[in-house]
Amino acid sequence: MSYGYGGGGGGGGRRGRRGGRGYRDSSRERWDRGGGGGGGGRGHSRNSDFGSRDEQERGGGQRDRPPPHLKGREIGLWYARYGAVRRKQADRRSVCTQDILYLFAHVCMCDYKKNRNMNNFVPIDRAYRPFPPFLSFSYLKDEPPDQWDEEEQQEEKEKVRAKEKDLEYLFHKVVRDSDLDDYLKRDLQGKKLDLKYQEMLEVVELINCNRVVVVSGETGCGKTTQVTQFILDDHIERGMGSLCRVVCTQPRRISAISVAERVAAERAETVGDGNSSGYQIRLQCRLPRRQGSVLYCTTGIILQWLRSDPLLSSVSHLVLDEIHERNLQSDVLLVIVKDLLKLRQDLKIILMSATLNAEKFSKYFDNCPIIHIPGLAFPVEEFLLEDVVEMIRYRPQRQDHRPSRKRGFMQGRHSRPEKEEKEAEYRESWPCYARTLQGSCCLLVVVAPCWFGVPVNCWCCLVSLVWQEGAILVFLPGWDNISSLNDLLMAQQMFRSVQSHLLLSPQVFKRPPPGVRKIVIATNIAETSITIDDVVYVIDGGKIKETHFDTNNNISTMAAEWVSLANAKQRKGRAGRVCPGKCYHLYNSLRASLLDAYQLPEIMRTPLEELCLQIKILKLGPIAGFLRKALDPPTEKAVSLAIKHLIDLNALDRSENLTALGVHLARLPVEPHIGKLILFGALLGCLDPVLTIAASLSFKDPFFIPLGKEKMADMRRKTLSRNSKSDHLTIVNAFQGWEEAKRRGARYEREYCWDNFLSANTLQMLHNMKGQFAEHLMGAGFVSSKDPKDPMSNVNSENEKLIKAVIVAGLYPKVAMIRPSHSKKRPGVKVYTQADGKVCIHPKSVNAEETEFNYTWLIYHLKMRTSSIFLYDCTEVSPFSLLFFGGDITIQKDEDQETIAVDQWIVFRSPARIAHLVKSLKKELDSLLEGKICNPAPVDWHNRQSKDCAVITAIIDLITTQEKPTSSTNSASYGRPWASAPRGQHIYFNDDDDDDDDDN
DNA sequence: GAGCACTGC
Repeated sequence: MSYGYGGGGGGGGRRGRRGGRGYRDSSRERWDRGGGGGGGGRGHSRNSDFGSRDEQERGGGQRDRPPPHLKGREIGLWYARYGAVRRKQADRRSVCTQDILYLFAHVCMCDYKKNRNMNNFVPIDRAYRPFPPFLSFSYLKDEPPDQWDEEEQQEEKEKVRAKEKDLEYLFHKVVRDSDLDDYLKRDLQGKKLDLKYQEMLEVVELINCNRVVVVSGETGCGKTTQVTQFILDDHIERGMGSLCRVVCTQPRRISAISVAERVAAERAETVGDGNSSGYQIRLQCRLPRRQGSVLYCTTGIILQWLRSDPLLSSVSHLVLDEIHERNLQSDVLLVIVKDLLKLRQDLKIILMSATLNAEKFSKYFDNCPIIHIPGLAFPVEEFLLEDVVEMIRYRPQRQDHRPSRKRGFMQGRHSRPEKEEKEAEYRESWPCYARTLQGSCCLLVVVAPCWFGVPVNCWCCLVSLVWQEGAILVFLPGWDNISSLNDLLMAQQMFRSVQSHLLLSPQVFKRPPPGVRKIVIATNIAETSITIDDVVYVIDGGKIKETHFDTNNNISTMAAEWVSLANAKQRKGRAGRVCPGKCYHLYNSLRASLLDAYQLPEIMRTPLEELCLQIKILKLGPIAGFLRKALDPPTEKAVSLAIKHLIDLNALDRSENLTALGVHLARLPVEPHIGKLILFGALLGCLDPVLTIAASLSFKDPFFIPLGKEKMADMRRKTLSRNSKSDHLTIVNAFQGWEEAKRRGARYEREYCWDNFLSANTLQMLHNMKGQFAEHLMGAGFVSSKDPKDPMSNVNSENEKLIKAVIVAGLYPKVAMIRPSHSKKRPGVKVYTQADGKVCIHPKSVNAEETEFNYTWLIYHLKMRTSSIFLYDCTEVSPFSLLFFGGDITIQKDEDQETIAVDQWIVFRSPARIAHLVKSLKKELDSLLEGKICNPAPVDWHNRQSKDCAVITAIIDLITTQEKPTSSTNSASYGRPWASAPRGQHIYFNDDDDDDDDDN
C-alpha cells in the first residue's frame, strides 16, 4: 500500500497525526481495512513511497522509480522529494561524528571526536568481519563510506536536477487544468467515500446496533481519539447531540490528559472549558460540557462515580480503553458494567483492546461483535537469540568465563510454582532443542557464562550492531541491570568520555541533533507509560519484574520473570513508530515457545483488601460472589485472606458487613491501613504530619536515589530524620522543609529538592492529596476545617511520640521485633516478624544501619520479598504505643515474672497492677474511639473537663512521658518496667541473647 | 546494601 503525495505522504501524514496539530480533517488518517489484520507483520503495513534503503535494495530494484499510481506532475514532485530524502540520508552519514548514550536514569553523552578508535570497541573475533552491508559502521567515519560512492552521488545530482526542473512551476502563472480539476475532485470524493466517512459509519453503525462492541487494534491505530469522536459526531449529525455523553476510561493519568488534548486540537477547540472534549483525573480536571461531549478519565474516577451514581445515568457511551492491560481497576469495572447492562438498557459499552486478546472480552460479553482497526505502525523485523548470535558471529572468549552475574540477579529461588513448572519444561525440552542446533554457535550462548542470560560481549556487540540511524531502546527489568549495562558499555572505548546527567532528562524524548544518536535503556516503563518517538531498534532483554501476592505466606513478592508474548509484542511495537524497525529478543526459540501469552492479570496477583471494601461500599453483593464473576477470578484463598484481614482490622464484622470504621475506610481513597492512620491522625490532633505520611505511603516516597549517588542520598535522608529512627517522620521533616523552601520562592524550592534528593513533583502531589484527605475528613465530621494545617486539627502535631503512636494505630499489626546482632561481619540489629522470622530493613530506610534503638519494636507499612524479605519503611515504636493502639491485651503471671502482651506475641514484663491499669485505660480509649467513629465529631481540646479530652490526654501524657523515671505511672521500684520479655511464651524463635535484668 | 508499572468524586 502506498501513499502518494496527494495523500500527504507516509511520513508527513504520521507527523500530522502525532503532533496533535491541525484540524481533524487534515489529520485524521485512513484506517486501512485491506491490510490483512494487525499492523505488526512485514510488508503489509503502511510505508512511505520512499521506503527504506534496505527495503528498496532487497525489494527488486524499484528504488529509483516512482510508484506506478502516480501521474504527471506527481511523478516530478516524487523525484524532488526523493532527492531530498537521499540528500538527507547522505548528510546524516557524513556528519555522524558524535553519538549519545541516553540512559533512562542517566543520560550520558560521548564524543566520537575523542574516541573514534573502533578497534577497541568490538570485542569479537575480527576474522568474522566485515559485517553485512546493512550493518556497516560507516557512520563512525568523517567521510561517507565507500559504498556511498560516485555512482550514488551521480544519481543524487540527477535527482536534484529533476527536482529543480519540476519546481520551475513555482515561477509560472497558475492556469486552469481541467484534468487536474477532475482528478482533485475525484480524489476528494474518493476520500469521503472510501476512507473515514465509510469507516465512521461502519463503526458507529455497529455501536448503534449493539449494546456492547469490542474494538480491537494495536496502540497507535487511532482508536482512542477517533472512536469517541465518531460516536459524538454521529449523534450531532442526527440532531441528537444532547443525548450523547461519551466517557472514555484510561489506565494512566497522563494518557487521559494527552488524549483529551489531542481530541480538542482535532476539533479546533481547547480542552475542557465546557467544550466538546475534556478530562478528569484525581485532583485535576478540565470538564467538557455535560451533554454532547467526550470525557477522558482514569478508570478509578468511574469507580468513584459509581458511589454516588450506581447506574452511571449521565453516561450514554462508556468506552473502556486498553482493557487488554488487565489492570485491577479495569477488570473490576468490567464486572460492574456487565451487571449494569441489565439495569441500563440504553447504555452503550465499547471495549477497546489490543488484537491479541479481543476475543476473550467478546466472549465475556456474550460473544458481542468485534471490529478490527488495522494498525498504522511500520513493519518491524524480529530476531531471536539464535539470529542475534549468528549475526554478530559470536564466539566465546576467555573473558567470558569470569563470573559476571550480579548477586541475586535472577532471584529464581523465589519463583512462583507455575513459573517453576515452565522452567522444568524448558530443562526437559533442552536436549532435544540443542540437537536441532548442532554446529550452530547458538549453543555456545548457553554454555558460556552470561550476564542476564546473554554473554557479556553480546550486549556490546549487539548495541554496536544496531548502531545505525535511529534511536535504540533496550528493555531490562530493573535499575541494577540498567546500571550494569551502563557500566558494560562505558567500559568500551567508544563510549568513553561521557557527560552524565542525573535523572530522567527531557533529552530522552527529544530527537538528537544531526550526527548525534541515542540509546535509551529502560525498564518496562517504556512499554506503555513513556513513548520515545524516534526508536527504530529495540533490544528486548526478555525479562520483566512482576509483583505477585503469595497467599500461602501472605506476602507480596517481586521478581524478574520471562516476559509474556504480549509484552514482547508491545516492545517490538516500539520500534515501528517512525519507519520500519528491528527488534532483537534476547531469548532463544525454545524459550519463546514457552512464553505465556499474557502476564497474569493484576487482580490475580495483588492483595484484595481495598477492593473488598470497595465492593462493599458500592453494594455489589457478597465479596466472593462478585469476584467470581470476574474475567479471571482471584483465588478463593486470596479472597478469604483479604476478608479475614478486614475483620481483624474491624472494618468488616463476622457477617461481612461494613462496620462504622469500615464505612469510613471504604470512603477514603486509600488502602484500609492508611485510612485508619488518617482517621487516628484526625482524632488525636496531629493531622498535618499524619496526612503527609498517609499521602506518601499511598502514593510514593518523595525521595529518589540516583544511580551512583546512593551514599550521598542516604546521608541527606539520615540528616532529615533528625534521629527519629523513623522513615515516616523523615518524610514529615522533608515535607515541612519543602513547604518552608517553597514559601521562600521557587529558587529555594529547587535548591532544597536538589540538595535533599527530593522530587518536587511528588511533593506537590502529596500536598494535593493531603488536601483531598482533609476534605474527606471534614465531610465525615472528624475535623472542622478542610485545611490540613488548621490549628484545631493540629494541637499535638509537635508531639513526635504521639505521631509514632498514631502510626501504630494505623499500621498495626505490621510489627517487627528488633534484637541485637552479635555478628561481627554485619553489625547492626536483627529484625524479625511473627510470620516471616528474620527479615531485613531495606537499605534505603534510615534505620537500615542503625544500631542504637530506644525500643525493641518497629512498625512498618510495606513488606516485600525480593532478594530477601525487606521492610521498606519503618518507625521505632514504644511499648505504650503498642499497648494502647495495638491489638488485644492479655495479662499473665508466671512463676518468675508478670507480663502484659499484645495479641499474645508482643510481650512486656510488667507488674500486674500497672498491667491492669493499662488494660482498663485501653478499654476506655477503645470505647471512646468507637463512639467517635460512629458519631464523628472533632475532639474539643479546649474543654479539659470533657471525658473525651480527659481520657485522650491521659493516654497522650503516658505515651509522651513514659520513659522518664519520674513519670506518674512509672512509679517506684521498676527500673526498666517495660523492657521486652523475649522469653515470653509466644515468641516463636529461639534467640538466646537476653541480657535484661529482672528488677522486680 | 537496593529501587517493574499503575491508580483514587
